[in-house]
Amino acid sequence: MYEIFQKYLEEKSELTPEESERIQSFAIIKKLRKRQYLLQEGDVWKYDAFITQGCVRTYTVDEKGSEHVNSFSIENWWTGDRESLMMQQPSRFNIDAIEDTELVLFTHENFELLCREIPAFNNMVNMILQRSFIAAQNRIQASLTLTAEEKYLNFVNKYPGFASRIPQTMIASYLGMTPETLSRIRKQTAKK
Amino acid sequence: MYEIFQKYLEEKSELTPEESERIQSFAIIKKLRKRQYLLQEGDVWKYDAFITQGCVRTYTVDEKGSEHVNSFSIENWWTGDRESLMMQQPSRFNIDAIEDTELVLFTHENFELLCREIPAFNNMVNMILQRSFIAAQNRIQASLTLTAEEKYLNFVNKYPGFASRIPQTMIASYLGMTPETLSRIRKQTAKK
DNA sequence: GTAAAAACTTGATATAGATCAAGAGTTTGG
DNA sequence: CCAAACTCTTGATCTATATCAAGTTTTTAC
Repeated sequence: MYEIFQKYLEEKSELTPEESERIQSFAIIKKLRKRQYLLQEGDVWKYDAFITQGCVRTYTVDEKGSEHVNSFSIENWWTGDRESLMMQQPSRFNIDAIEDTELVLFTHENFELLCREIPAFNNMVNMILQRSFIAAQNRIQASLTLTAEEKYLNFVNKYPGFASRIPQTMIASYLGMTPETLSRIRKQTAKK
Repeated sequence: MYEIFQKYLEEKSELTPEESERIQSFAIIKKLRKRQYLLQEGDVWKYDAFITQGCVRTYTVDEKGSEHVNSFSIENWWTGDRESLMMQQPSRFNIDAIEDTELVLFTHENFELLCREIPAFNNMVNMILQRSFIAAQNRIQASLTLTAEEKYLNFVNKYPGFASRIPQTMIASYLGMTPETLSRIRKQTAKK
């Protein structure tokens, strides 16, 4: 499944064949079965991780034991806990697979080496980070301004396809509402 | 007031005197009176902006005319609308001064030139972006998991000093609650 | 210095969404 | 293929926070 990542690289950056090979030489392929953890709360995250197939969720668990989904990541996206990675501190998050999933991992040292060695790779990484930041800003804005129903419609509209492969309970959590509320919203909007 | 920015650069990166001068040669000093706009909804944002003194807020206005504060930025922080800048599209945000404010601006072309010319500058910029992204993630997490009271305490704790210089109405909006609710929370927590 | 405009507080009431509970479907793993 | 474990739905009730309204305090601008 490395080809998926290869294709992504070709689309997002201009690399010489040597650079491509150099990148591949550091790649670690990892497979996760459904429900398997990629990261557990308390562990320090040490990778840059790209999903070539499948879907994972990043979430916290509060004192009452309820889960709060922070994000979903599917094929052609990155995942991980940047804060834990950068600060070298234990993560507050769990990441596990919603479906059987395949990833390409780089240890952060290797990843940084690649960034230093290959300017085109570094630029790509920065571009992705910018987009992630913009997406996070938009999510904050949505959470401040939208009603529960609007949040759901916005989500479906922004990420078509997610709604069908991710359990409603998790989507509700991601949107900051209970599963019951989401169920009722879906019933209502179906009518229209 | 350029010295403030100069000092920031020295702290956050290692630049040769020539590089420092090169950066300064592109800097535009801008002053804003309280209430003055830095960016208005519908305009395309074209700068990278660093605040050397004062405080601005970034917010949207919904159909009903209510304002929703997306962020505050004070001295030694950056401000602007990254989405508008990157996509070259009209901004959904307004940015205006809460206090008399002084900024250092770079047109984005010059800023990108500096990033290409000066690797240490580029690295600094990426580092800042990473931190911004992490902060945004944490804010999302807080909005999903905390009660109104916890959100306020978290805010005060994370940004001590903000609470005293920013009107409560705006803080309430930033935290996603009404001014009345914030007023009651403050009354309660004062008791304890 | 003073009038007008903002900002904040407090009380009464309304409401979106949460919680609790129980039944119906659906998926999973041996 | 079947039992156990999830997942989703629906109804009844509750609650945190919003809304509306009016008074008080603080800030602003001439």
